[in-house]
Amino acid sequence: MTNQTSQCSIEKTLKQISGKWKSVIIYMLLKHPVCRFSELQRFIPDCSRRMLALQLKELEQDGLITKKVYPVTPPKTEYSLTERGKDLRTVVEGMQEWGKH
Amino acid sequence: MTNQTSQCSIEKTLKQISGKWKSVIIYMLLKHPVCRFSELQRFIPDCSRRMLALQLKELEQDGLITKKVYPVTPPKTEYSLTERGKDLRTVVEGMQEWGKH
DNA sequence: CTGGATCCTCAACGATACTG
DNA sequence: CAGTATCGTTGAGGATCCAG
Repeated sequence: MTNQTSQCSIEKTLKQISGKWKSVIIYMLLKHPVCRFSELQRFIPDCSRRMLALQLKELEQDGLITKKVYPVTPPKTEYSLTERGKDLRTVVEGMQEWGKH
Repeated sequence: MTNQTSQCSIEKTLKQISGKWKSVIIYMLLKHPVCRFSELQRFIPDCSRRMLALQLKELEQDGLITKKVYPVTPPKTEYSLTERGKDLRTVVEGMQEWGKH
């Protein structure tokens, strides 16, 4: 009766951060706790506007980031990490360090 | 002249571990340092044989794992992490912890 | 400025069968 | 036992245009 069942939660984590830009977005929000959409665009120039919006929406739906919309013209939004999102610091910074080689 | 260029190595890390089962394989090899192909199959039952072989091959090509083949019949192989692979411990275990919620 | 809607492509992945 | 070969599907992501 050993609990040899894979006992692996990695798959769930992967589902939430495996988007092409999600972990980068989280990383940027760790370094810059409050970001406008256009700021994130500048921080991640290789990510298209469409993809940025898409990944931000998914991250928000998964409860990793919060979106604050100011009802002004032109529109202004601010993104920041939830606590749950901040908890990914270890993972995301680990990826950054490892990638530096 | 602030080094505002994204300075982000995460994308490279992502390229190497973003396969559907790669991080799980690494996790299993952290817990079981030497594994045969069939052992990994048992540890990760949701991963098909084809995918397992594929991801193992890519991990090997990227220098994250080592494959040892015994020239016997029937064939016997053993997989283990390289140092580079072991360096992912922080990331992979972080994913596991975070996923546990 | 911050998105959404549409269309399209390609590579990741699954299912199945075969092999030394 | 430890893979490879082949075929088919799907959905993530790119390009472009539209909108409040």
